[in-house]
Amino acid sequence: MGARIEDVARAAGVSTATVSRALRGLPNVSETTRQAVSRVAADLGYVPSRTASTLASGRTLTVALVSPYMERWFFSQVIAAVESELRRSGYDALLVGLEQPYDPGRIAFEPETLRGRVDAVVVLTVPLTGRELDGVRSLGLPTVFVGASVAGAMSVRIDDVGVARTATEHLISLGHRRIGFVGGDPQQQMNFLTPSDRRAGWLAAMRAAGLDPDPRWEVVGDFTAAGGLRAGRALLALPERPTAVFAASDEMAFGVLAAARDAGVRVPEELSVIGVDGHELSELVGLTTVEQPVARQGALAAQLALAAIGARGRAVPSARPQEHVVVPVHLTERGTTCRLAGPGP
Amino acid sequence: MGARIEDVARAAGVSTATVSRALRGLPNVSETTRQAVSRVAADLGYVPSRTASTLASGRTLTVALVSPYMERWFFSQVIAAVESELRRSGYDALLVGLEQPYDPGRIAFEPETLRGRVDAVVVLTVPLTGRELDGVRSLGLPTVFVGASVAGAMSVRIDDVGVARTATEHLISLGHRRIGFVGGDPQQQMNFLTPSDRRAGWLAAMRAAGLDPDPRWEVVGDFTAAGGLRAGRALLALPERPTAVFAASDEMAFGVLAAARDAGVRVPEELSVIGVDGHELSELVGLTTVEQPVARQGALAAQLALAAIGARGRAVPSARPQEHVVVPVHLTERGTTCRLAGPGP
DNA sequence: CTGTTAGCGCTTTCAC
DNA sequence: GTGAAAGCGCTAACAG
Repeated sequence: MGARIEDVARAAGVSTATVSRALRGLPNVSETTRQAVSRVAADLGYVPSRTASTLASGRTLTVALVSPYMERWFFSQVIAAVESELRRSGYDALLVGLEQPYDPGRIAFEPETLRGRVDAVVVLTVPLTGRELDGVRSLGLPTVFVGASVAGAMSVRIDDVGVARTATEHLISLGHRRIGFVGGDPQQQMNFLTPSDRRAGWLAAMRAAGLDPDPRWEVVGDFTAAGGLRAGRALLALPERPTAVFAASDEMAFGVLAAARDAGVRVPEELSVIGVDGHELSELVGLTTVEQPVARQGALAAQLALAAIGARGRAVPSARPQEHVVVPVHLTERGTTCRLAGPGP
Repeated sequence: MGARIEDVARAAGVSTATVSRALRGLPNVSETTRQAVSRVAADLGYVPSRTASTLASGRTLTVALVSPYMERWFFSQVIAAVESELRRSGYDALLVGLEQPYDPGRIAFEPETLRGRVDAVVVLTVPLTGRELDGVRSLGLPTVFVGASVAGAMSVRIDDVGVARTATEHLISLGHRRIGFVGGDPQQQMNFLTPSDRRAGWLAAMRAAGLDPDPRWEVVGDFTAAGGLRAGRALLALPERPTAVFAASDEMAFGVLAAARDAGVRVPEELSVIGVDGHELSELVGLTTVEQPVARQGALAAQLALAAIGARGRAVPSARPQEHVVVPVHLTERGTTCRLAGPGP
């Protein structure tokens, strides 16, 4: 340990340049030399200094992973998948959280600090200000967004409007007319379109079915279970309450289910509930949900980032691949939705 | 953007050395000079290259965050807390996952690759082999374990034996005698003592109450909800089934609850269930549990790491602080446990 | 195929 | 208080 490239060179009787080439598997090194060098390096326990290598080559073998939350289900799943995929290729993940609690007025993220430290950036659905987005762009690094698509960068996501429409149409097809919506806070959106897209899908499906939702059927759930609980209570307290609820995330749906249980409202007989995500616990709870391939989105994002790095090496920020991948979702019917009981035969 | 220290020096009419000192707030710089340099640097949008700075100084302003899982509740919570605390101090988190799927026979983690890249290491309860542990130690960096205590390093954790005893004693105090245990896989433990400690606590409490648990009351739940479901089914299928279950994590407890629901066994009337963690959804589900301060453990770990870095600067690996913090837990009674119905008055 | 020579951008003695 | 110069450990032309 602590051996430097020069020690290896000396011990192997070659120059440091040759050691460098041999160890990195570059061409123009005789097989004999390569083996000799490898042996010596192993004996000495030589591990190249990534810092020095980065400084000299401009390559960092590191990808920034920017996430507004890491303790929420969706984000933790994606982070795990991205990290794992990066590691398989010898890349590291530099975890960058946003200043919390989130305050739209403040700068939560300084893209400049990433310059020279990473080869690419993966951004998880995050409410960045325009200024922050510009900052990311100005780094000139391959950038891939997960859960949102942004001009000038790659992206991996689901069709949020479609997801919401699918969920809502499912409820409509079961005969429901009064369908509540539990979503995010419209105030806090910025470039984070998921909440508004899912709301739009709900509204579109309702309108397409000739239904005009009562404004009171729309409640903020904050994308947390606790928020879903509050939202569910509000919905159930309505004079003429909805017979079904579309929650824009499974975690919020859990909250709605809890609210129903607390209020003595039977699910699905008196209230159908559908979520979005495919949360690990959905199956346990028997929640009907529109599942999205979360881990796969993370892996894809990492692959896009790596491909873009590979394609440009240290090259100038120029024509970068701008793929926009939309992965398919899947409606999984379970026990929390059922046909609306008619007024009796 | 892209400005280098030399550009700043030239524009400010001073040497690069002075710029370096001024910007880092070192002494021996006149206030006038400092302000002038700061202004010029700001104008030029100068951001020091952390890579170059690291190479020259040996300081990385980065802490490795090693975690076997990141998609599981406990781990994601701790990761979020550690990252947040590090960021507050201007440090970054380098996320290091273990090779998955975990295979005790293989090397899942190469500590050597961290050398020179981080100033400290935070390791989340992870089943490292002795070889890997030695590797971490040989880095000579401040190291803090979360969820386990290891000789020669700092640690933050709860008293796992005590937690299990508390949970089990609660059930015993409610009159239960046949108390099942859902825990981890004894095969896969290595240095990951949490599972065996919790088992030990259960056993100790049982024995202390003069109870001798049937071996069949002990089932592997793998620390996942799905595993808990399987375990719950196994327990409920027993000819003379337990009247209560202690699950070594809330996620496993959720699985047990699902198994009970599926089997038509009423909770808590026919089966009491208690977990460990204080999972976000526990409250929703009404799960009785022994809560641990997860985020606080992460924050503490980060603080210990930062303190150790500050105390040594670039110094030699020598007498490092070796604090071992054990944080308190709290039994929260909710709806899944109740007094064992007597044989009738 | 291999060695030589410059740096990468900063920090840090050591003089002044 | 400030500057000059010597690296940190490696990679990348460019010669041979």
